[in-house]
Amino acid sequence: MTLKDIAASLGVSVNTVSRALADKDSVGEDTRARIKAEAQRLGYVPNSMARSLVLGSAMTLGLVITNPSNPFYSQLISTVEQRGRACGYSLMLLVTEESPEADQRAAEALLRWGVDGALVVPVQSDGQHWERLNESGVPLVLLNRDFPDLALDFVGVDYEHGAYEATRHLIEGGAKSLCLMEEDLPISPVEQRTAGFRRALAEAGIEPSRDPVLSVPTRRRESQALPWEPADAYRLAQDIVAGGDLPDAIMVGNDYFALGVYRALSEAGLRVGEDVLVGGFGDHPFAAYLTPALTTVRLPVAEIGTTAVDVLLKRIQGGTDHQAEKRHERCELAVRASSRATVRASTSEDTTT
Amino acid sequence: MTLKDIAASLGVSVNTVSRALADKDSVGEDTRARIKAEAQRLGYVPNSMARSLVLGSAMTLGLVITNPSNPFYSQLISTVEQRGRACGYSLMLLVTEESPEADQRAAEALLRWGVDGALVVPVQSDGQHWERLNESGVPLVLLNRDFPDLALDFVGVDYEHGAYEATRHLIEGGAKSLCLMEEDLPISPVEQRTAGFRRALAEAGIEPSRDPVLSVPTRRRESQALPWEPADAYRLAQDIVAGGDLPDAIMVGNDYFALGVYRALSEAGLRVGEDVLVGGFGDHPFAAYLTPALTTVRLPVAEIGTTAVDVLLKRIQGGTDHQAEKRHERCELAVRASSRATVRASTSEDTTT
DNA sequence: ATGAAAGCGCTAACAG
DNA sequence: CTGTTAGCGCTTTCAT
Repeated sequence: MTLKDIAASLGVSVNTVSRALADKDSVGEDTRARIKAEAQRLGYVPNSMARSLVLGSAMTLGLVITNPSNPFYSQLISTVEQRGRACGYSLMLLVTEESPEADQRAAEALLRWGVDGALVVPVQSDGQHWERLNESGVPLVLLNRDFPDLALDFVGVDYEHGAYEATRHLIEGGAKSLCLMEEDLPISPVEQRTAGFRRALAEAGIEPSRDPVLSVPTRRRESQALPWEPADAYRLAQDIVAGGDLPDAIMVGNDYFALGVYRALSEAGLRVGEDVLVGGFGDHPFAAYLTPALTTVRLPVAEIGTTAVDVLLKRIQGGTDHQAEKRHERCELAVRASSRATVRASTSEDTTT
Repeated sequence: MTLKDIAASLGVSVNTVSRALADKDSVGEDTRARIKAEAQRLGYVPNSMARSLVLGSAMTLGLVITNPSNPFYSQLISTVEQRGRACGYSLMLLVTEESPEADQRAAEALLRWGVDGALVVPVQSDGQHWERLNESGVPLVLLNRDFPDLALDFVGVDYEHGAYEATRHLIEGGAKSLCLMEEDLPISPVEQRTAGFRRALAEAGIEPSRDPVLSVPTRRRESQALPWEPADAYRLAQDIVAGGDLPDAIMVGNDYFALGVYRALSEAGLRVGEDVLVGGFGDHPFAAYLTPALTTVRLPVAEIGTTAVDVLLKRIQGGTDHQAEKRHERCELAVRASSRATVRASTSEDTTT
């Protein structure tokens, strides 16, 4: 079913049909009605591809994600898709699983498809292809992971501040020797959290003898990146426990690591929230339901998703005049039992996220 | 940069360029080399839209998901995207958030874009538009939720069997009065789990006086479906505890519900795995790390994703001749401490999922 | 081996 | 108000 078919069936010209269906003026009321009726009858569906070709816009956004299984990103996918569609845009999704090659291929694919713009969580080994894509005229917004040196829009979390606040909270709770467990990816969120953590330590005058920032090795399994494995954090935590000088507070870069830490500690007969305080990142759905409930930094995922889309759309419409803007959205600490030495059980308020 | 530009710059015809770049025969070796070099130099990128328009295929698959935040679906997104891209297909993602209207709009969008085929987790209120889309010539594979009456391919989990096995396991563990907590969506997985649960009860000669299948109300929050809220299960579990006749085993339709159940029970001074056995569904990353570790049914997500893509591609290539096939993949019970009255702590084997 | 011409389905400029 | 013409970028006949 094409415009041509309708036109033929009605004995009018193709573009009268086009205009009638597009509700343009300069079409007789009766003709329009007849055309619409016929279109309905024949089950006409406009061909987006042809339309895009001539219009020069596919009304499509690209979304490049490293790992959809990460709850932060899965929520982002949902938000972005909905916000985009609300503005008339379809979504083309690309998954990179932390592979630099996939990241590069993603940039090419976006260029080929002529998306109107793209939201990108980059594999942060190299950002040149993203810069090039942007220079090719495809507006880009980096999500969550920034290349500070590149003049690309960015929307993400203020991890530095989040880590700082959380660490300070632990210190105020009495912690004197703290450590931070982070995934071993060279990405800006890790850097920022590390910086925030160190700042809090420095401000409190805590000077650990050894580097308090520990790296949890990232593994890969058949085309899947596994950066957030409780098992890996579990092993590292076991080592810490076995190693002798136990910290009295452990920060982790994501809530999944906290699961491993919980287990290692409890197996060693240590009580989380009493012997050792624990703080996480992400406020994943299970965090409030652990025993003890996990203190964690809540990330403004929805804001980030919708803001990113809005920034991108402004870029698409407005052109490329104004400077790149880097937005770091504030996050909020959800205090629960794992960081309150004095409190035994969590209150039910904590569960209503 | 278009073929035309390259052609002009080299003084050859457009379609010589086209064939040279497509590595077709009937192009002189020297010409081809010159053309390729020039294409490289000018940074030529083929326009997928124009290509699709003339070829009649966009090399694109549609993926319709109700809720990306559901770990089962987020993993599915990842698998499908990768498998699809490995076969040369791009992915267009649509999110419905359990909204029947969005579900309908998704079908239209797919038709407009002329995707080569689609994988669909349908909002199961009505499947007619999917049937129509399929009849319009867009091959379709239903994911996870089936319309048994419609002649559409389906790939999903054998929930009936999974629930049956899990329930039997609980009964063998000594349970005499069991209940099942399910989300209140009218979808085939819930039906199947319920059926499996009931079959296990019946076989064991257990005849509860009241209906043992309990429904956890699904809520919505600003364009987001929340079918799996620990808080909701928590409340329901509280009611059960308060209600008097406590079951000695609780099955839940997903692991998130188990979180709520754990809390309600422990707040009532009941010990999971001793006073009350608990079994879940999904084997979410946190399941093995709860205290006690959660016995749960592991779903073959990766198999389902890749199988679904393969079935779809066969459909796309093979045509629409053979009958619809419905594949229910077997799942596997991960037995852990929450269902072992005799075991106190979980062994570390359980954690290496 | 190469070029010219036609067309995918649609929209935008012009005429009339 | 409507029809004609042209063209988006590419591929596929068909000539040469």
